Amino acid sequence: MKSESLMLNDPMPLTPIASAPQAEPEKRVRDRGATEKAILNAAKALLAEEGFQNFGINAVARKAGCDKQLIYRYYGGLNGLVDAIGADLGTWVKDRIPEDTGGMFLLTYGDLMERLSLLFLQALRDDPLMRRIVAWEVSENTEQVRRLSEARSKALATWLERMRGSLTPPKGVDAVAVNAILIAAIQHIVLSASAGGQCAGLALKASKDWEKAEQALKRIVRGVYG
Amino acid sequence: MKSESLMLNDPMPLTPIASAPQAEPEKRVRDRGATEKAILNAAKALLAEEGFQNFGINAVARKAGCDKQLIYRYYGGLNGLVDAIGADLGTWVKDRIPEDTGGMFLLTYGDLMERLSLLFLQALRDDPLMRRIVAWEVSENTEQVRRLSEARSKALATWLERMRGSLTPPKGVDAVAVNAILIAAIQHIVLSASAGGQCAGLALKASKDWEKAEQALKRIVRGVYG
DNA sequence: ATCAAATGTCGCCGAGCGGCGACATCGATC
DNA sequence: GATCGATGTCGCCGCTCGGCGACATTTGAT
Repeated sequence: MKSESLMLNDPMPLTPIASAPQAEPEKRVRDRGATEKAILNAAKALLAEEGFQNFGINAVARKAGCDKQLIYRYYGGLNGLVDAIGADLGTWVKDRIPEDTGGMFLLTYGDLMERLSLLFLQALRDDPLMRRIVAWEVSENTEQVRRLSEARSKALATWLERMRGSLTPPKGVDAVAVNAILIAAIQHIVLSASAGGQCAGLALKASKDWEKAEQALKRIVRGVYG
Repeated sequence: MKSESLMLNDPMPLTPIASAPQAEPEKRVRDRGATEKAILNAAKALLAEEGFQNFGINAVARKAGCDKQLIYRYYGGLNGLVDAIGADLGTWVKDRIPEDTGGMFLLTYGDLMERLSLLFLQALRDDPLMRRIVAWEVSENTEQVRRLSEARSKALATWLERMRGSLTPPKGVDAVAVNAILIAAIQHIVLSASAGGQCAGLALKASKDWEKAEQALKRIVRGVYG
């Protein structure tokens, strides 16, 4: 939730943060930085909650409690705002990297991929914004979604890279292709579950359903990577 | 009266080119049956070409070259029309079942699933309408999409059932869960390719890209089913 | 105190949407 | 020919959307 690295300005050095831990929600005095954050947060929350269908200038402004004109002024419209969301996705990597990763004794590439698969599954299940973005990616091909997609793809690649460490896939296996399919499977399973509570006849609601899915996923990973 | 308009256009709509809707020169005189068909075909074509985003009464009426009032009269609105599309999906099964299936010598469940996976992959790649519906399913959870989803799910299940024949999965493997994951992977791969030409860093444009993907998919299926 | 810039607000525009009532036209039947 | 139901057409309604011009208020430097 920390993203001072906006492309626009570094506003006024003194930030009258009011310092109250729980500031009164109503009166937001003229503070561009705060307004920008409010807009960005509103956009992310709106996208996460409602999906891309009803994602627009009016809705974001409503949710942020400000005039839509400010979105044009501060972000240059929806496109800029989407870019800001994309930039924010970089933090996803940091939040999802357990620091003790190195401590684990992942002996084989199979161990690694089994672990990563389950981690990614869980991460997606826990992250509605990311889910909505993935759904958006497979539903449209506009400039907006293309930028978001690129940011997400980069974040994912970085994450994989860092988690991989020095392990290398077994010879004779096209790891890029296989992993792409595994990632696709995980993404679609989670999306299907989120949308309809099932996927191809497999119920995905109760936690025992998910245990089944995880078991199957492990089997698949182990089958291909040993 | 079947499938002459099932697969129009290429599988990769880059930009919703506003090509002239080009009404067919055929002059429809007052013929309710023909009008109903025209509406249904327009709806399917529109959904296949433009996706669910711009799918609405006005757009369908425009494409069908008739007044939207007729959609209300004949189908009871968009919901009824969507139901009609769903009912039409039943034909999907018939079109996708090679009659010589029984003649094939599929020795093992692994043989079967490898074959089915590739067949399903190809079928989805060739069927823009089905792709759009899958994308819709993971993006919304409205009554409309729920009905469509059910029809598609049933069609898919029927297809799998018929193709399976008498083969049974190996013991100790949760075939339902594993197959759900395989189907999820295929669907997501195809959707990603259609939308962005790649998936998780794996390019999916040229046919050699797809050969890679198919190879990896086969490996995965063989890994889990032997 | 003054004033210009930064910040926030209001309301309009043209367009498209779903929905529907009212009307026009045709064709079969009497 | 007159009638009446089936079929097709027209235009309106209320709403939301994205976009933006014009205005109001506050702040900070002079």
